[in-house]
Formats: sequence, C-alpha cells, structure tokens
Amino acid sequence: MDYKSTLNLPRTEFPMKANLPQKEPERLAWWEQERIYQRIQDSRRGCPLYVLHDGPPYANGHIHIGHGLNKILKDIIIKSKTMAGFQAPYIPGWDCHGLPIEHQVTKQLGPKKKDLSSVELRKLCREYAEKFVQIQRDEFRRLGVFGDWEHPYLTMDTAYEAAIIREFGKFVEKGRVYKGLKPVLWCTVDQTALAEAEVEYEDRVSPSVYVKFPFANSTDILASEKFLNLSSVESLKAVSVVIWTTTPWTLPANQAVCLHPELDYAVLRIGDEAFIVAVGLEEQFAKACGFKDFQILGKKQGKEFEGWTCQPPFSRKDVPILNGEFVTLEQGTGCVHIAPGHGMDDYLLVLKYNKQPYVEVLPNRNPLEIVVPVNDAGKFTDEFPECAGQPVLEANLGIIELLKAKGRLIGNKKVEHSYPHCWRCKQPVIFRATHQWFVSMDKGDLRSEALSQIDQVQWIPERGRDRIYGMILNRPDWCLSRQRMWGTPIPVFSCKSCSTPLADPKVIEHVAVHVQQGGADVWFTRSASELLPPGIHCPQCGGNTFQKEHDILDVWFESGVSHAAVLKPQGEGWYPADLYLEGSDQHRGWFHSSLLTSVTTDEQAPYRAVLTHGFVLDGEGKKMSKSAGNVVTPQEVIKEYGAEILRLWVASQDYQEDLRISDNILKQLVEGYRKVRNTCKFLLSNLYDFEPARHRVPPEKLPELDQWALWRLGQLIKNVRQAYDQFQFRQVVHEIDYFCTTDMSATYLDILKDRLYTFPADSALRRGSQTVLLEIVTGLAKLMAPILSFTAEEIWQTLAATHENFIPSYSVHMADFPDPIPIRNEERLEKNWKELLKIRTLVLGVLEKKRREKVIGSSLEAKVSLTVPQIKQYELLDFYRSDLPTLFIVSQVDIKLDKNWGQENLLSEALGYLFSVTKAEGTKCDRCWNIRQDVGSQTQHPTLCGRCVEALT
RNA sequence: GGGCCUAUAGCUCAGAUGGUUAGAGCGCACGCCUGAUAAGCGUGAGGUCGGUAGUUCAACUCUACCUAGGCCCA
Repeated sequence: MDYKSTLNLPRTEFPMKANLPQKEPERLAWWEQERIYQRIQDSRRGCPLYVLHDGPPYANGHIHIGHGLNKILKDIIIKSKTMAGFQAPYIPGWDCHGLPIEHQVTKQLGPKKKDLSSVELRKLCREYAEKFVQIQRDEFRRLGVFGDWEHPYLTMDTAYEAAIIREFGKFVEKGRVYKGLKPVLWCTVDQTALAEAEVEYEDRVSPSVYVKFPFANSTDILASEKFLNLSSVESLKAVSVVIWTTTPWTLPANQAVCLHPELDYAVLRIGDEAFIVAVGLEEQFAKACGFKDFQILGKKQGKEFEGWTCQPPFSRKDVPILNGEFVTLEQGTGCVHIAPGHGMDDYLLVLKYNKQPYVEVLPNRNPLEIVVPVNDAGKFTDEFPECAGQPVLEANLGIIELLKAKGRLIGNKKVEHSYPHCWRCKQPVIFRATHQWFVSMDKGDLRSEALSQIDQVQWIPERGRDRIYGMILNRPDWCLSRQRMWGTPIPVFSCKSCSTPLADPKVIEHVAVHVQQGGADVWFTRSASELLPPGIHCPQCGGNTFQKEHDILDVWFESGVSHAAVLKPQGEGWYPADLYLEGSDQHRGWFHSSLLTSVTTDEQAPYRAVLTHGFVLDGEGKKMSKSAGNVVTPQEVIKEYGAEILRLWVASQDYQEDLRISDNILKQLVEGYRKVRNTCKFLLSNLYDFEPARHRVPPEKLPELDQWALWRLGQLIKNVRQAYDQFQFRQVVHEIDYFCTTDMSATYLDILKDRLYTFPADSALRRGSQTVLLEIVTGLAKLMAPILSFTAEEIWQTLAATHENFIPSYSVHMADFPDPIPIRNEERLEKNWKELLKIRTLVLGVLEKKRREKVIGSSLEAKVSLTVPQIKQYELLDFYRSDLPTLFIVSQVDIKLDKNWGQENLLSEALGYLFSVTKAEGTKCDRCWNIRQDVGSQTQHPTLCGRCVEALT
C-alpha cells in the first residue's frame, strides 16, 4: 500500500522560483494601486517623526548604479524606521537648473540658438529637466522605493525658486554678500563665460617669452649677507628674477612673481647681469635665451625670497615675490608671473596673500589688486594705452616688441601646447576676471559659525567630520555668480547712472513675490522697474533707473537651501532633519552648501546626522567607465536578476566604503537569496492546515526544541532591530542568512520534518511546531521587509490568503517589527541546548564516517550509542533521552555511563563523548522510514510501525 | 602634487583595548537522501590576514615606507 497519501506533506502556492524580473512589476502595481505609501503615512500619524531629507539628484540622463545605491539605502532606512514605530515620510527631489542641461539643450539647438530668446531657451531647459524627472522617477520606483512620488520637490518649482531668492536675501541681510572679481574662462567671440566642461583643449602655437624682473634693491644691497650673500658684485649691473610665460599679453596685469618655497634657486651670472632661475632649469634657460656660458654665484631656497620686490615691465609700481606650491619645474624658470585677473592659480594666491598673516609680507601691507585691462571683446582697454583696442592674442607681438624696447626680453620662441578653445566657436579662449557675487566666509563669521556647528552633528562614519571641517576651514569665499540662463537670477540691480549695486533685502523680498507668482522667468520677461518696488532710489547718487543683474545663482546654492524650501514649509519637527544621506563626495557639495545656508539663516546645521556611502566600483575595485567597458547599470541588473537582488546587494556590502559589483557578486547574492526564499517557502508550506485561533499552542506549553527555536527567533529579532537602528544592514543580511541556513534549514526544520509529516495532523506536537513556524515566518517577513521588500510582501500576501485573521496589516510594510517572545528559564534552555546541539554536530560527523564506510546511507538507518564518563553528562542526556533520536534524526539512541572510561580516551574522543554507530535494529517502517522493532506488529498494516498505525487510526 | 580613506579564504563579511591551531554564510569538491526536489542534509579542501622594514617576549591587530585602488582638491 502507498502510505504517502496519508502523510501531511508540505503544500503551498508560494513558488520556489522567484521570477523576480517578471513578478516585481506586478507587486509594484499593487503597491501603487493600493496607495501603500499614503496608507503608511496615514497610519503613522501621531508617531514620532523621523525626517530623512532627500538630496536631489540632477535631472539629466538615466539613473546609474550609484543613484540606485543611494535611493535603496534611503528606502531601507525609511522602511525600517517606519516599522520601528516612527512616521518616516520620504519626499524625493530633483536638482533641475544648471549648466549640464543648458549645455545639452544648446547643443541640440545648434546654430538656431542665436534666434532664441532667453525665455524660450529656459522653456526648452525646463522641458528637458521635466523629461528626465519623469524618467528617473519611474526608474527609482522600479527599485521598490516608497515615497511621495506624486509630489516631489523640484528646484525649478516657482515656490522653490521664490525660496531661493528669499534665502539669498537673508545672506544680503546678514552682510555676507559682496561683489568682487574672479577669473573665468571667457570666449571673446561669443562674449560669454564658459565652464570647464565647455572648453576643448587643442594644440596651438603661442609665443613664449623669458622676461626679467629686476630686483628693486641696488646690487650692493642684494649682494649683502642679508640678501644673496655674493662675494663679488663690482661689475654687476642688475640682478633679476626671470619669468617665463606663453601669454605675454597678461604681463600688463602683473601683480607679483611666484617661487616655490621648497625649491632651490640659482643666481646665474651672465655677462654683467645676474638672473634668478630654479636649480635644474639653468641649462634649459641658457640655451633658450642663447647664452653660451654662465656662472653660478650662489643658491637660495624659494621661501627666502618671499617679500622681496622687483620691477614689472609695464608698471612703475614694484611687485612682491610670493611663494606658491603650484610652481613646477616642468618648463620655464621656476619663477611664475602672477596676474590674478588672468589665471586661477594667480587669483587664489593673491587672495591668500591679501589676508593675514600673509599680508604682512606685501610691500606696505597693501593688498594686491586684481587688474583686468581687457574688455568683454577681449580687447585691451585704456588701462593699457600702449595696445588699447587691440585683441589681446594679436597684441602679443606688440607686447614682445615693447618688452624688447624696454630691455626686458631675454628670450623668445614659439611653443606648441595644449590650449583651451570654445566648444561652440572653436576659437581660443582667455582667462579673464569679471565681476561676480560672493558670500564672504569671514565677514560676519560664517566660517567660524559653520565650524562650530559641525560638532553638533553626528557624522557617520566619524571621519566625515574631519573631512568637512577641513573643507570649511580652508575654502575661499563662495562665488555665487554663474554667467548662464538656466537658473535662478541673482535678484540684484545696479544704478544706471553710477553703477552702484542695489542689494537690498526689501527689494529682494519684492522680487521673491514676483517669482512666487510667475517663476524665475519673470526676471527675464519683466523690466527692472516692473520688478522693483515703487519709489526706489540709488543710495549713492539718488538715481531712479536701474538695470538687472545678468548672472544666475550657483546651483549649489539652490539645492543648499532645500531645508528652507522643502523642510520648513512641511511644519513642526521637519527642520532640522534627522538625517542627510549621500555619497561621500557631498562633503564638498550638498552637505557643505546646506550647512552654510542653514547657519546663515538659523545659526545651526540643517541635519542632526549625516550618513555617507562610498562609490560603486567594478569587481576588481576599479572605477566604472564606458571606455573600460566595466559599467554595470541598474537596468541590466533588474532585467537579469530583479531589483530585489540589487537591494540585497546594497544591504550586503559595507556601503560606508567603496562598493564592488560584478556578475559574480550578483550570482553569489542570488544563491543567498534562494536559501532565504526556500526556507520561507518551507515554513509556509507546513502551515496550510494550521488555524492559529484553533490550533495555537502557548509558548510555555511547547516542547523545549520549539522553545529553543522561538528563543533563537528572539535573538534574531533583537540583533536585527539593533542592526537597523545602527544602519548596519549587512549585519541584518548575515543574521537572517545564518538564521535561515543554520538554525532553521540545517537544524530545526530538518528535525521537524518527521513530526510535521508523520504525526497526526492535529497532534499537540505538530500544532505546537506549526505555532512556532508561523511565528518565525511572519517574524522573518517583517525583519527582511526593509531590504527584501518584494519577497517579504509576497510572503505576507501568501499568508494573508490562507491566514487572513492572523495577518492584521494590509501590507508587510505597514506592520511593526516583531518583539521577542519571552521564554521561561531562558538561561537553562540556552545552556542545555547549546550542549545538545554540540553533541548533535559530533554525531553528524560520526554518521558521515559510517556513511563513507557504507554502513549506513540515510541517517535513519543508524543507531547511535553514546558513552560518557561523567554523571553530569549522563544526567543531561538521560533527561533528554526521548528527544535524542529526533534531534539526531536517527532511529535509535543508546546512552551509557561508564565512570571507568575516560582518562585514556578523553583526548581522542571529542569533548569526552564516545560514539559508536551501528545499523539500527528492526525493520524500516514504510510510512515514517524509521527503523523500528515493532514494524509488522499490527496485522492490518504489516509494513508499519506502531506509531504510524496509531497515526492512521 | 595635497587632504581623507580602503586592502582578511573564489565571493560578501566577522575578527574590543596586540596573546592559544584567524571565523561565518555562500561558492567549490566529495558523499547521502529522493516526502522542501532546477530542493534538502553531511563531510572536506581553501588564507605566509596587499608588500617591505621596524617596535614588542608576542602583530591581522601598533609605527614607517612601498604597491594597488577610491573620493575630494590642485
């Protein structure tokens, strides 16, 4: 007879194969249709608020794996905080303005751009941004990320733009905004500033000149011990520093000469003159200038020259010698001509020397000027009358002639080098300082206030604190101006008659009201007088006609005020946020700009904690790039494995460092996922006939094995909840993985099979175990839900279909995390079962040995005989005597106490147990497969054991 | 070039304040089972802890340098 049909074999609709790429969209559709995010928020009203403020990604292009990492981490936190009892809303946002979009749009337009008004261009940019907001929104949702996707914040929303204007007004009110000069890349043909991304480097032939800057002091003084310490100077007419440059046209703007502080400089005598050139470049210099011979009079370190003065070729004012680390020995003389109006290094160096303590070095402590004798068209102005009206690049030749005439030129030859060109008109660009708006870091103590607020924030990991601290400490003033169209205008005017800027908080608020109604476009469509409040006069000259500022604000300012534009309007408790979570590059980006704006308006950081993640690298730890062909996209991962696996990947890695992803890594994760899934499937499949209301067994009435399982579940709950609380998601994954594989699959569930399958369906033991199985599967589903959101929901809905009354919450994501069930005599249970399971492991080892010897196949064919020398060991085993065959999954267990056995065998036998395995005595029961001596004792079932016969009747 | 950071089995990770044979899960090999079945169970093999030098009675753990890699800046 076939007894299989009499068994309670597992049954479930829950498939072994997850088929994630196909099934996930269905689950997403259900969540959306049921408005799960909104339901969660509604159900959590009144709970303590937990605000994770979303840093806006740039609305350009499809999402990449780094976006996926960021959003999944946020989602895990939102979901786990929710299940831990908080109301944790999530409002996603996008950064919509800025150069990359404007650049893309302009590129697509081609020559048509010239016919377009700024408002029309802005409209195209807006459409472009909108398109990618939609695309990215769908891609983020596909990852299973919950949030208010219908109401995201966009930095191009009119309300947001008005908030930007108002926050700028607060900077003005605090006196932290000023107008200054800063060099930018400038296209003289298009007459516009360019970003680094908008220039193309191409080879170009430029003149290169060696120019002497004679020291201001007389040769006698220079030769003295205090200066160059030269022994013979009689016939020396002059001593000069020699600079080398490929842009002679910048010499009229010269303000200083820069030497490297650590490099050595040689004093070369050539004829009746001496020249200062870096050691190592003497030969090259002599050759380039046609000197056959030179004599080294002495050497001196660069830092010793600091503060000396020399004479520039085109000014009567002496200029100082400064020190800068950026000087190299690659070319030239190691002495660099400094024109802060025409070079970035030059500019930063001058800013540095204009402040304490360096300003002490400057002649009469006079700050250096940023001089720009060049207009928008790239032509010299009257400030340099010798070449006024000439385009600077063409004026190079004239300048060289002038140098020659002044006796300053010592060498001149053409060089081919890589030079920036405009991406649009392909003409060479120049560096030129223009007027821009800045936030001062030091007027009004912004820097020191920001630094002190850094220590009020929890930085995770802690090194983030040092990183941002160093950046705030050392950063120059914040340049807010961008010479662009696509952004929020700087809401400032200037007097038409005297050019005095009008930066007035009241005026700015007036503009903000306009922007609130019509968006930032109003700045471009309405005239200055329309935008200004009535009755405004220039405070300088009393004039009443003004013009609008042309620049727009740096986009970092826009996203940096999101706490004001997004959090504060939400109401009480939203500001400051509990958490900002972005890549570690944002220490310079969003964390940085948000801190400065928040400190300005509220004297505090906008976040209580900042958590950072690393960057995604390939399987070898290399940066991903198209050219290397090692790019992994979220779209591919979803198509191949499902978003669930990507989520698991995020959770399983140490995201605070850089993360690796590869097909191999993903495949390994799939294995881990299968194990968890199968364990859950097994749990579910043994609950098909279990009705909690009727069959449930209270914990204290459960056998110890089941209590042990509950106790392990309790440990899991405790550890996992703590891990979520500390954002240690990989620990969650490892805890769940270990629990499923070791505690459940290899131990508890393996042991339980006999009981579940062969015992009468309604037997207390079976119902007791089912009680525990249900507890475990619901617990697991909840604990994994923040990470394995799809699978947890699948488990939940499977249970809801069969155990409706037991599953109160509509979605697993609406549930609370479970609490551990208290276990009586926990310590005793833990101690005894730890020992029993240790013995079990040893037994399994011995069984394997016998299996290799072909004594047994299945473990049920075995009888295990255990001999122990100590009475304590014996008592333990004796107490659990009836449980042992079940525990070891063997047919018979024999235990013996042998006090004489021991000493000599103790070393060879593990832990003082002596095992022997023989074939079990009796016949294999056809139904339960145990080997029993009572098989056949009942005539109506000649192939069954007594227990099975009983089960059938 | 500067600041910060990383490097433990094929993979992902554990390894307080330096101290017995460096652990886990997966993968792999071998075996068992065929009533979780493109599943389940067991056993086993894998690491000179990136390299070198040092401090120490003792270093994966401390120091220096080097190599490879990452972020930010120049």
